[in-house]
Amino acid sequence: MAINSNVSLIASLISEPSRAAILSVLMDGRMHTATELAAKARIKPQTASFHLAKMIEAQALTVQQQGRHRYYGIHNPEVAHVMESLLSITPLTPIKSLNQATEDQAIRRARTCYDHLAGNLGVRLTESLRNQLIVEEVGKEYVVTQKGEAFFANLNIDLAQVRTKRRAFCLQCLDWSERRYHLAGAVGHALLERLLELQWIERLPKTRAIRITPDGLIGFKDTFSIELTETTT
Amino acid sequence: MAINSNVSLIASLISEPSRAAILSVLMDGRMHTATELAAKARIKPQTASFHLAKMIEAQALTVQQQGRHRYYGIHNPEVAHVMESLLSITPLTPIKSLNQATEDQAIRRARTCYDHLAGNLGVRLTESLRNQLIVEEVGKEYVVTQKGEAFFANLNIDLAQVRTKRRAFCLQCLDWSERRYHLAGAVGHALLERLLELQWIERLPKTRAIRITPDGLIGFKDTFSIELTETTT
DNA sequence: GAAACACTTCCATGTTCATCGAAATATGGA
DNA sequence: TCCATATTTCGATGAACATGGAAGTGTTTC
Repeated sequence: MAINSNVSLIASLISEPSRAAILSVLMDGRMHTATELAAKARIKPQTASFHLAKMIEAQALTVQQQGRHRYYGIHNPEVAHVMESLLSITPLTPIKSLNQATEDQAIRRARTCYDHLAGNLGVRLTESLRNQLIVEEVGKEYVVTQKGEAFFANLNIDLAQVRTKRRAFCLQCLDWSERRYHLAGAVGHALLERLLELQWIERLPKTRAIRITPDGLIGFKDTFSIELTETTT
Repeated sequence: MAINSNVSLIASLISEPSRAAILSVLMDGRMHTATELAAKARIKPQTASFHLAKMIEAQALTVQQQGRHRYYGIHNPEVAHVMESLLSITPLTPIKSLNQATEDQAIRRARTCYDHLAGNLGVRLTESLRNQLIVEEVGKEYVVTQKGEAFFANLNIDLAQVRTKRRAFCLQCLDWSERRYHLAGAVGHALLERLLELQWIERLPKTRAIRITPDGLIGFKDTFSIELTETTT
């Protein structure tokens, strides 16, 4: 069956640890240069170039050239979705170094899962939304309640506009680090963007971990009834 | 990052054409013997044994022994979901033989997508449900309308019971052969089971293609307003 | 225009892995 | 008990692929 050989071709893109590392970095939803990706994947630039070309050819990534720099990004949400699917069934392994433990901890605490919030923060936000009856769980989806419509309006998130997007509206996404669900889909994306606007969270330069700001600590406590502690970094 | 090496490990299970072929066969939702899977994947039994052992160890498959036969099946819906994700972004390739063309055609016409109906039949059923306002499209999900509640009740599908299942309720699944959406999730599963009960469709012995029965032709016309033609097989 | 930087291409090397023939083991039927 | 079938194990083989050193190309800075 011709279909199988193509499925294996796509899967083979991710099966190589170096390419998986590159894709993982790009799951922060941003564009990165070839040199950055080489460093993050701990391979030489020529090896990175080889892998990047392969993923460009397979249309898993896109590239934009600006002067001497080539910026690489994930081609479309479908590719990110495949990565998320794989991450959701991937077993965890023990940590091997202190530095790695620190980064892993930051990643577990709060991170982007391509275009929505994940990690302990993502999971606790989702639980708060459920506990306050802002969303209700139906199977593996969430339905926004009447109270939720008001809640998001107060947060300045226009749900009517969110509903027009051609994507899952309000899903559960299995958080591989917490082994519980966080909120994904169009609502998850809108929430992430709004929290960045409010500057309750901020992106960090070299990682897809997310930092919670002092304003965020207050905002999450007041709005979501979540007590968080700031990291000592 | 330790996570990446595990993502690549999982992806490597599917990256091998033989294992992809085995998984594809098992996407019919049934259990198959090692000898059957070897034949379908066009490899020797010892090669199949090697691959099956690998996928058992990785908990992608399960095995049940009955006498001299070993029956293999997909371990859980999460694994099937990963396969579906990969299939949804896999480009199609040209057909290489007439026999393959015939089977491909049957697969395109109607098949199981692990636990729901896919192919041209799946897509047309979904379109009919939308056109008759039985379901409404919200992003990449479907919401069952008031009229839909009655429709499914008439078809003897208990939606209240379906809603209790711990899975996506009513999703779009991108049909790789039609390049349009068919209905998946718990409702998709319930619909497949009901159509089998009604004997409007039936499973075929050696393929995940689905056959439409003469009763089915009448039922789909009366209930879904779909004109289908029976294949000459 | 030269130097530095970002990135790619070429080539050799080493590693990994899928494959099957042959043989062995386990189970069922006559 | 013997034979057939299903499946697994062992070992050898060949192919595929990731890697980095060296060199080359394109762009930016001085």
